[in-house]
Parts: sequence; C-alpha cells; structure tokens
Amino acid sequence: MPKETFFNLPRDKRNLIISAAIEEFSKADYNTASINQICKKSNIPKGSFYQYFTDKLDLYVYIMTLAIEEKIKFFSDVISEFPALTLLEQIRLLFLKGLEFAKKHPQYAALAEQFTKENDESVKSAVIKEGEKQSEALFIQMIDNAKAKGEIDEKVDSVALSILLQSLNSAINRYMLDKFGNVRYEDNQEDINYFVDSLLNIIFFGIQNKND
Amino acid sequence: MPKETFFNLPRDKRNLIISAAIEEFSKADYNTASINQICKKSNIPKGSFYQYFTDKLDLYVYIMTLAIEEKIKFFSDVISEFPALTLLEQIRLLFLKGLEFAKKHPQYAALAEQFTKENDESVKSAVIKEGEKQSEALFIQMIDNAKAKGEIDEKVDSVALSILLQSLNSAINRYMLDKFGNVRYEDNQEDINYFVDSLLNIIFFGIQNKND
DNA sequence: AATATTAGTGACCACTTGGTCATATTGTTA
DNA sequence: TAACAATATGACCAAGTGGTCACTAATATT
Repeated sequence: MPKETFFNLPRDKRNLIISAAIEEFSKADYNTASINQICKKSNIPKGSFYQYFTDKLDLYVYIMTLAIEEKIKFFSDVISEFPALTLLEQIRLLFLKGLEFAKKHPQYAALAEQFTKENDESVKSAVIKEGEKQSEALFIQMIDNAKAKGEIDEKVDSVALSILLQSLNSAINRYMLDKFGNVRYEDNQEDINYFVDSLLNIIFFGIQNKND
Repeated sequence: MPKETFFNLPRDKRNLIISAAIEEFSKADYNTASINQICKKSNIPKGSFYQYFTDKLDLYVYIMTLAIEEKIKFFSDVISEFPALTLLEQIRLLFLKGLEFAKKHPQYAALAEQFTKENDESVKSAVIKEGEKQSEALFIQMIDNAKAKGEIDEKVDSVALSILLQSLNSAINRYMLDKFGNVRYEDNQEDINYFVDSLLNIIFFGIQNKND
C-alpha cells in the first residue's frame, strides 16, 4: 500500500501519477516498466516517488488492486442485473459486455492482458493475493447452476468448460486483431457478434453433422 | 542470419551457444533476456559473440527459426503418418502428440510460450516473417477436408473453429498448471487424457442436454 | 620464413535501471 | 518571528544493458 504522503496529495496529482503508472504497466511487463518513465510522465521527481511508495512492487500491486476492483464491480453488476437468463444467454451477455468494458476502459484491459503475460512469479503471486480467482469461481457457479436446471448435460466437465470459456475471451481479442488490426468493437460490431455466436454455437451445439 | 564465422565454429561450441541462447530466451522476454548471460553460460567472450552474430535480434530470429523448423517437421510427420483418420481422431492425436513433443523438447515449448507473450512488435514480426502461420493453415485444411467428407457440419465457421482449437493448447497447459502445479505429462497422464477428451467432447458433441 | 587474413578477446562506452540521502522548501504550531 | 515537523528534490550510487574497438593469437598463403 502507498504511504500516507501519497494519500495526502491533491486529487489531481494523485490521479496523474496513477494514470502514468497504468500507462507504463500496460505496455511493458513488470521488470521492463520504468519508474523513471512514470516520474517523467507525471512530472514528479524520483525522490518524491519514494516518498509516496516504498518500492516498485508497492506501486504495481496498488495499481492492479484498482483494476481488479473495477472489473469485479462491473461483472457482478451485469450478472445481478439479469439473473433469469439461460447459460447461453448469460455467457453471450458476458462476452459482449466484456468487449464493452474493454472499450470503455482500455487501460484496465491492457493492464490485465499484460498481467497474464507476466513472467516474474513473485510479482504475480503478490497481485493474486489481492484477489483474482473470483472470475473463475463465477463461471463454475454459472455452469453448475445450469446443470442443476437441466439446461446442459451433467456429464460435461465443469472445470474444463470454465477454462474453455476463459480461453475464448483471448480468442476473441486475437480474432479481432488478426482480422481488423485493432480491437475497436464499434467499428466491426456485426463481424464480432457473428464471431462470438460462431464460437458459442460450436460450444453449445457441437460441430458434428446432425444429418448423420 | 548468423555470420559465416559462427558456422565455421566446431559443432560442440555452436551447440553450446545455441542451447545457452534457448535457455535464456525461454525464461525471459526478448528485452529482458541478456546477451551477457548467454556469453557467460556458453563461456564465450562478449567480443566473440559479435563476431558470430550481428546483434541480439540476429541471434533471436535464428533460434526461433530452429524451433519453428523442428515443430513443423514434427507435426507434418504425425499428419502424414495417419491420413485416413477422422477429424476428431486427427485432432486428438495432434494434441496428445503435442504434449509428447513438449515433453521431449521442453526448451522449444518454453520458447514458443515465451514468444506468445512477447510485447515488442518489431521483434515479433521479425520472427513471424520466418514462417509461423503454417499451423493455422494446417488446421483449416483439416477442417475443410472433414467438411468435404461430410464429417462435420458445413455451417461451422472454419476460422472460428481453427482459433478455438488453437486455444485448446494453452487451455491444456493452463489446466495442468492449475491442477498439478507443473506441466509434466507422464506424472498425470490419466488426468490429462481425460481432460483432453472432455474438451474435445465439448467441441464435437456440444454441451446441450440431448434429452430435451 | 615472412606475410596476409581471419578469429578471439575483454576493457570500455554511453545509457538505463531501482533505490538512497543530504539538503532545501514548505506548512504548522507556539 | 522562531522553532519544528513534514514534504519536495535531484545529484548520486552500484549494477546492469547492448554494442564497439584496438589489440592479440592463430591460421593460410605466398
């Protein structure tokens, strides 16, 4: 956690430091991201930085905490807003809302993507301690719930499906980058909806020819 | 490409440099990987290194080229060995053989994983120019072939399915890490076979309850 | 044996890194 | 106004980076 001196700073200065840090940690992994650059970008001297934070990790964990808070708030809002949907509808909603979230908060999305790439295990675990597995728990809960309702086959492996669904998020982003060279949802809304539905149709109905 | 001086080196010395480089580029991204460490590990002076390679990128692209060659050779061998299998059988074979490959050549597997994390776009594109998309082409060819045989539904989106299948590789690795804390195939062979089948069953037969 | 060519070497360069610390500045209380 | 505490500051540090280069050693060629 940042020192008291950081929270005593005027809001504007604090936000400037935060956004400079988000920018830096978004485009480079932990070790490559530079405190010097963050200081330069937010116009604070090196010495001041260490007046606010004990070290680099202190800042990084703090920034990630902010991002995780925002993400959890967003998803739980979406879920609780539509409790009666089928699993297919729930997941479809989650994917499309996820794209919306990434569109509205591209910094946080980039931050999360960068985190998945992180090599330094000690840094990763420091962040994970601040809570992260909750999204996987959410998926499994949704799946088991759908099983109880008889919506999907009992024999489907919940963990396998959960991991598969999580992989789809990055698959969607990869598809957008491959095909359009960017990840702007609004520019290619039709194509993306079609792609998301293609993936979900495969998952829900299988690929085997029904006319056999 | 390395300079002539490199290829004039005795085999042993060349291989020592190569394996030192593979080790270094496996455990850190391009920028973090250190030429100094590679020199130290392979017992060659800094100056000699630049006698063999024009720069860091020259070495990296060369190393990746070796890995790609090995991977392509392996997969095309597997495919041509069993031309008459159904798509499900082909893909199942590819995944399990893929695990076998990762087990026998963990360095190359680690190298590939590290590459997917790479941030430096200019470095990425330098490698991609040496050929990489061929695995995606392979999948799509397999899928279209299966469609022509009436094995799978014509309406399934080939590109979507191809990306989905590629996602499975990372899903498998993630699953193994989550569940066992390592990626050693032999230690948990049963579980992994079960997991692969779970994933493939989802893809091929869907998750919807057939008793509706 | 003398010469010309190629390869081996490590000190050195400019630069960047995360982090420290003595000093200067500011704000608050007496 | 004087004293004291809290904060701001940037020169500085040791350690690392990729890359260079003058020099030496070995090998081929004459």
